[in-house]
Amino acid sequence: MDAYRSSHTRGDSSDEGPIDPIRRQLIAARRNQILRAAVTVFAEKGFHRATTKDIAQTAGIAEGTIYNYFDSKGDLLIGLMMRLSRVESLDVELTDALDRDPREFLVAVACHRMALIEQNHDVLRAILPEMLVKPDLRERFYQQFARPMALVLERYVQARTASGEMAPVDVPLAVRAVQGMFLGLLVLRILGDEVLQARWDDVPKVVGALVFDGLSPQEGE
Amino acid sequence: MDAYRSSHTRGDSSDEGPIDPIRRQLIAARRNQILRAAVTVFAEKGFHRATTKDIAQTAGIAEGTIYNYFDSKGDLLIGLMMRLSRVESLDVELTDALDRDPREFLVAVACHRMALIEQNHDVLRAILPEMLVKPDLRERFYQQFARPMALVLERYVQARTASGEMAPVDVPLAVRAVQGMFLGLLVLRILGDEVLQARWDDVPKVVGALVFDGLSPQEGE
Amino acid sequence: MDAYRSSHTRGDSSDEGPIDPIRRQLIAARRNQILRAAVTVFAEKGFHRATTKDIAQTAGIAEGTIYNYFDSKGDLLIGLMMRLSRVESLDVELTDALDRDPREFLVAVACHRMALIEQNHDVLRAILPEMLVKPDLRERFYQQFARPMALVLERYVQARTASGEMAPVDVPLAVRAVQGMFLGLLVLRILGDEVLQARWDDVPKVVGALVFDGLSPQEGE
Amino acid sequence: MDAYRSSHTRGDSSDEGPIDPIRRQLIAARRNQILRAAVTVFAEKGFHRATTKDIAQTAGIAEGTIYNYFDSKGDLLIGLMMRLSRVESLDVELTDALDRDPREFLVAVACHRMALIEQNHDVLRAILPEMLVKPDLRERFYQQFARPMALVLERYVQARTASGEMAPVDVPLAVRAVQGMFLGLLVLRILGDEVLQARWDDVPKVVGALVFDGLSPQEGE
DNA sequence: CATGAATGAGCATTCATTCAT
DNA sequence: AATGAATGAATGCTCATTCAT
Repeated sequence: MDAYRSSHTRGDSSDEGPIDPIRRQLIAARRNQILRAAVTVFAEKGFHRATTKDIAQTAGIAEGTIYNYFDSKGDLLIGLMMRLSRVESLDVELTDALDRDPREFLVAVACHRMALIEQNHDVLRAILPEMLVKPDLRERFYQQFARPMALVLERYVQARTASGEMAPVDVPLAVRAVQGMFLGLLVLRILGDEVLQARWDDVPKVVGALVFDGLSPQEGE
Repeated sequence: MDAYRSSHTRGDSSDEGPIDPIRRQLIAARRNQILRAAVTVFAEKGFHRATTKDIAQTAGIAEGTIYNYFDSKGDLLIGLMMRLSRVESLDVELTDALDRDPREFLVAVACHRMALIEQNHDVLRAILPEMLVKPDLRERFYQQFARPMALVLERYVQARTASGEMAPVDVPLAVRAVQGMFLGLLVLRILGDEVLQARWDDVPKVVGALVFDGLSPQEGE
Repeated sequence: MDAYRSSHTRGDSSDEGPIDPIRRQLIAARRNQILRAAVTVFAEKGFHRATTKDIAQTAGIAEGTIYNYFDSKGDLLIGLMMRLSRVESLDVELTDALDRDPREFLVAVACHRMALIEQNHDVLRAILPEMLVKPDLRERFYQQFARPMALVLERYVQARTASGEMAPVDVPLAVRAVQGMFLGLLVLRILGDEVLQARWDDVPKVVGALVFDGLSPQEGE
Repeated sequence: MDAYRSSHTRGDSSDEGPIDPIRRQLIAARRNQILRAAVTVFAEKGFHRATTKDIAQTAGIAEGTIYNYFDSKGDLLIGLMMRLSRVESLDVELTDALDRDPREFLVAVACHRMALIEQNHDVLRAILPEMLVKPDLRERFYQQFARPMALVLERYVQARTASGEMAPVDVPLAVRAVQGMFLGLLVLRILGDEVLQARWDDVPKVVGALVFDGLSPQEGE
């Protein structure tokens, strides 16, 4: 049924009260099962070389079942992005960092991003290539991830720049550069950079130092 | 037939001597014609949605002709990467910068990368998504572009760090971060970031400042 | 389970006697509910484009329930034909007309057919296309509708021809022609003829006049 | 290439002069080959149960080749209708009959229709069921066949009615009835009526007599 | 008896590749 | 060396049917 696909709570006439939530759980579970399989297959073969049969087999279900929960193969990508954005809403952690001093803030942000990338590496690896090619995914990603993050950073930097706690830089471009750094590190890692693979956890500290202090020789050091 | 693809001088039955170079030129011209068309179509539709018919039409030739110059559709990507690496060998410009002082060096590098990206935007856009998915392309790209650049940067930073002209950072990771920044800026631009699209030429200066001075408030400023 | 479909009184283990007729009524009601839905959907989308899900939704029941009352989707068509033949048995009205004079008889027959078509337009529209394609349906329809009607007409015309009340025509072919006229008018209407749609009720009179008097100019007129 | 599908004569720059008409012939031949196969398979199994693989095998070509000449399976039906309408344009024969006296005209028309049906029985059998179900085909058929024929008949009857050579009937409905008769006879034949199958050639005479003289007993007879 | 999720055979369509001309 | 028609394997998606609850 199409009921699967919508998450609407039906306020209709039916007398079955507590059944709905259970069903909803089952539906959510199946969707996750399918998405998990999709991530695995996409990450391994890429979106196009992955077949729905692959995904079904990986998920341990029949091919048709996928279409009980998603409208199309492409919708799996969207489903993955939505799951990602749910995780992403942990931005709360970020907001906490807003009060810290700039260097700590940068490290916190870097930590947060690196961890996020680490945890969702396969998903990102599955999504990113298609995103670069499909305008709708691109838009969705940009609105859902890139822009919000950009806004947070811009506001922060703007404020600290004004108060003299940060150097007076071209805020929009500097923010893009920092964002790009995160994105680029992800890409480099996907490309197989062994250093990054081995020392991913050390990245935030280095990035923090680099972005805050720069490469210029410091007086005190 | 397959003689086209190899650049070996054929020592075969034909007695004609000076024809070879001309033929080679013709072959190179056709290959370029095809690759140009491929870039256009790939950039617009992505590798998979692009059909060989699309490419042939764009190139103004017959579909079969493509296969006289390339073994497969996938080989077009490799051809594109090889053309790119020929351009990339302009690294000479980079070597010139090696003697400059760190800040100028960084700006020079950034300028160089940004210009390279700018000029080859369509090619990169065509190649990148597939690279993230196909191990062989990945490897090729990494060996051909990422690693050499990393090495240059590493050597430079290592040297300047030792001489005290640069802060003592974790060289490998810092270099990855900087490289990632370039790569990430490319990706952000592909994703449609309007600020980057509008002000791409301003990027090197900002990146140079950011990477060299950092965001910390400077004394003199 | 399959007991539904047969009307046999089950001599099975249950001891309840008078439940059977009630159950039979319930079964008949459900079957009708389903068939009504089937007519609606078939008429709108045609047999093949109609899905069992469509039918179930229209009937307000679950998809599986259909299969408690019918063996297959195709059986719905047969069910529809059987319901139609029950209606058709109103031929009694026709038999009444047998005594009338030829012209009145023809008008009566035409009225009867037109009314029947009018009432069962959707059903016919649902059945006819499949009938033209499936031999078994074809046979069933022919035996159940076409042939009986042909026989009635043939007998009547034969008799009147013999008694001189009708012109001496090639009875079998003439009867087919008249039958064909009814069938063809139905088809034309299904094809969307607006004149027929608007003036369906006027058809019998015209058909009666046409078939009895022909298009030749009459003396008295 | 899509060039197959359009019949446009290209007035373009290419220097190949006499190649085009040859190619056009080849294309037409292939299209006919495919349509012939389609008729066979559709007539046997009906449109939906017929697979493109069936058609390809019957035509002795590969499945993909069909799609070099037709956009979709459904387009085969349209192709069939267009071929039919080309045959239909033999209406010239009909126009000749316009001058004859009414009875002869009717017989001529009937002859013409019956012959047309006879010759294109399989095609009609293939097309008709789908037509009853698909609005676009319906429309196309109505505009291309039913309406023109209706107009011819209406004009003729109108004129003869006015001049007193025909009885004053309800022209539009009478014409529909006659048209319906032809259509209905086709349907009855498809439904397997043996009398019609055996004596199809006798139909025009009987129809002519029936429609012109009617079933009323004639004076002179 | 009703339900509706799961199933998987079946099919139209695409497209990289080949090869006769 | 170019052509482009033919190919047919490959694949996403549909939907009638089943069956455990």
